[in-house]
Amino acid sequence: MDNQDVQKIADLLKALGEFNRLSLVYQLCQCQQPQNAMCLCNCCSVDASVVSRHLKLLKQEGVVELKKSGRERIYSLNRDYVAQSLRDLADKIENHPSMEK
Amino acid sequence: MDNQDVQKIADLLKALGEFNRLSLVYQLCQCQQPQNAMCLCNCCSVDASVVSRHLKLLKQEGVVELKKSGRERIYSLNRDYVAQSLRDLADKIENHPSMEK
DNA sequence: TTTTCATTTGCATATTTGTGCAAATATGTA
DNA sequence: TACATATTTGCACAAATATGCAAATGAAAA
Repeated sequence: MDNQDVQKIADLLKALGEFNRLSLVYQLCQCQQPQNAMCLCNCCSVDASVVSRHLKLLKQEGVVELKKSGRERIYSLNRDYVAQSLRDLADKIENHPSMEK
Repeated sequence: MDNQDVQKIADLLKALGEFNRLSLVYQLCQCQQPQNAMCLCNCCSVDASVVSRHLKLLKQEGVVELKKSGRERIYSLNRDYVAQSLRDLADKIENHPSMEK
């Protein structure tokens, strides 16, 4: 476990660890269909430019993916990646060192 | 899922989402015995006062617990709480809404 | 009591971060 | 082409954050 690994997980957690960004994630979570950015705006009461920036950061961290469609950006949640990352961390934290191989 | 719940999880993730704090958590993670703050200082190259503040925040968020022993503070990781919180979030993110009851 | 060790707190500071607004860009529609 | 819609970017700014140092606190040891 070197520093870069720690930094990567810290960055992911930081991306998720802000109220409006986490709200966006939950919003996407509840949608069966990917959503465009304007639709996502509804879940947090901030300017569209702010939503745009939050989504950009979430994309950088691999939390969401986007597909361009006309003038819209359609976002979807990388469910597997995020869930797996969180579970890996949970495993690491829960497992007592004496239990490791 | 109301705003307070979202905020609470965001706060936990934010507490974990900083390099030095996450390093402290990993350090505690590897220890079979609870550790005092000075010992934890070794894992990140910052002033003891900085470690003290990080540990205070981690305690506020329920990540660690402390026991006073003489002039030392002995910290231990709340493994179950943190792991469970992360898994709950992972479940929420992974489960597609159509799969919910 | 005086000294030593572990930890916290006050202060100053540099950096990062979240935000809104207005302008720019990109693309679709009339 | 002219206009409308969706999104991003530049700029400014306030608030939050991480940090180090020095002083304060608390408690054991000499």
